[in-house]
Amino acid sequence: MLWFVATAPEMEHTQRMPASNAPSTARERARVEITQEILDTARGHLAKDGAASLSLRAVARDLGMVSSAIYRYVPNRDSLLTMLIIEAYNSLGADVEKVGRTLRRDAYLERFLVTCHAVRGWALAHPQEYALIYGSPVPGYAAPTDTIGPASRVPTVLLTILIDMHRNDRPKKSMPVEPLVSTAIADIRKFSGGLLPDDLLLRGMAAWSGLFGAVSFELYGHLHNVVAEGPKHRKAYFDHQMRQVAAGLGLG
Amino acid sequence: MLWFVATAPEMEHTQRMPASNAPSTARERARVEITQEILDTARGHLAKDGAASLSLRAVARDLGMVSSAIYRYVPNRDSLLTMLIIEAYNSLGADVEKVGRTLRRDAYLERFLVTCHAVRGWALAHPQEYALIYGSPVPGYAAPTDTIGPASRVPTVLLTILIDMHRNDRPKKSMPVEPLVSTAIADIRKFSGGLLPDDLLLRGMAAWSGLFGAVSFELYGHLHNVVAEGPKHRKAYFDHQMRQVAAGLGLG
DNA sequence: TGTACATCAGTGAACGCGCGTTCACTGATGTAC
DNA sequence: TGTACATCAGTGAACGCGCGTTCACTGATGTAC
Repeated sequence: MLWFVATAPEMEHTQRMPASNAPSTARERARVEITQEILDTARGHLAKDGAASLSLRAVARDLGMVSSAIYRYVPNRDSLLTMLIIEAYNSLGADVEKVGRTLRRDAYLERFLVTCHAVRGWALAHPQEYALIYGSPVPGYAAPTDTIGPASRVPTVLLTILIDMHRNDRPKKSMPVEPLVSTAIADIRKFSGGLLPDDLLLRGMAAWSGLFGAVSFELYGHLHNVVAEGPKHRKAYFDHQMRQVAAGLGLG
Repeated sequence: MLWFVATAPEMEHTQRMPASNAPSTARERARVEITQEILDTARGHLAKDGAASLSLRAVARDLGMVSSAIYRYVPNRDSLLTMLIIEAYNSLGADVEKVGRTLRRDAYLERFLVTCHAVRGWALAHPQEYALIYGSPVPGYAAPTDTIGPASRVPTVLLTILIDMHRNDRPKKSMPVEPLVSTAIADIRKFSGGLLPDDLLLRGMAAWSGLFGAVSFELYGHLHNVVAEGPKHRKAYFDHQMRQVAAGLGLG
């Protein structure tokens, strides 16, 4: 999932094509525009009915095209899904990176909380896109490797906070890490540049899955009859939970 | 989600019908058997293709029935899904309750860890059933209230551990709880019998969503290129993470 | 600047598939006298 | 114990729907000379 750690702005251009090969002819301009319209329409359908029932025919219909015309722009249904997945990761990643930039670098707890709330906010605003990337996999669909980069934007932000924190404060408490666990996380240790001790890395990963666990639970209705439904209550609850998670990180 | 806290064995008979109204006539016996065969076949299809593509016709075909015959046993597709959901919650709940019974009541950490591993073990053995109950909701399907009881078996086990623990040990550390958060969790506080202070209750809920977050991440492929793939590594990693979560509960 | 050819967007028909659900029916099983 | 009637499991055809993908085609846009 996480291939490298870069400073957030460096990854920005993942989102849109660089300006170098801008469309010149009318045909090319139209192609870019219509491809975007297809994606926008597909995203709308996704938001209404979920990924499983996203259909090329329906998208074509909405755009006033005959169903086969879609195939001039998209090779097949799976690749449309892939495009939506990449867009979703990038949309979430961009939101998360943006809010982090408004804070002082050493405000670790705030940076963490703001990241959590950005993830939750994006998820509530785009529930089906969230489900597409963090829900149960679409049956019969295999994610290609193109999604890896966009998918690692949020983890990268979380890791960066930890690394910044570790650079300045030594960790207070630490938990022993078994050798088997240590070898299990070799990949992520390497991709985090070896800048974090295993214990802290593992805490970060717990925070990562705790964050998405909390968001998923809320989104998928597991807080029904458990936490009051109102947005204020839900937000306050989430905030408290993330502060707990932060405490587990040694923050706050 | 959680309606009442009961000792685990009391809920056992939720799983199968009591012996009182056993089927007498051959017709009734056949009906029970065939209904079960339908459920078993449907579960098999679910395991292969996921919930979204579960079809009544395919189930009928597998049983050598004509497609319309299914309707003698199941009113429609949604209710078949509901039955599968209830079965899944009960299957998971039974596993989790069983492993907890093998331990001393005051072995809180072990009870918690064994519960976590039972959830993970069940999820790995039944990934599609797990997705059915803890994954993104099936589009167009609305869960009826019959699922509430079975769904609360695992949370009940977790709460029971916390309550047992709290009865004997006073909590060491505690985190302040904002009034808004306190009112947000009124429902769950009531259903836990008011036996736990808010702070501990909230820690329990964090553990609950941390547990399912970790299992979902593993199951849905978010540990790809992050944690080594082998079952040993994955299990050791999970164990470590749950020990961290337990530490957040004041356990261990 | 104008013509000849190549490229490509969009059409419309078709293939082959699967689905949930309804309905009138046959024939076996169960029940009441 | 035997008969008449009611219940109910399973049949087979049908309705109406939607899907992904291919293919030969028309006509507009772009390019090379």
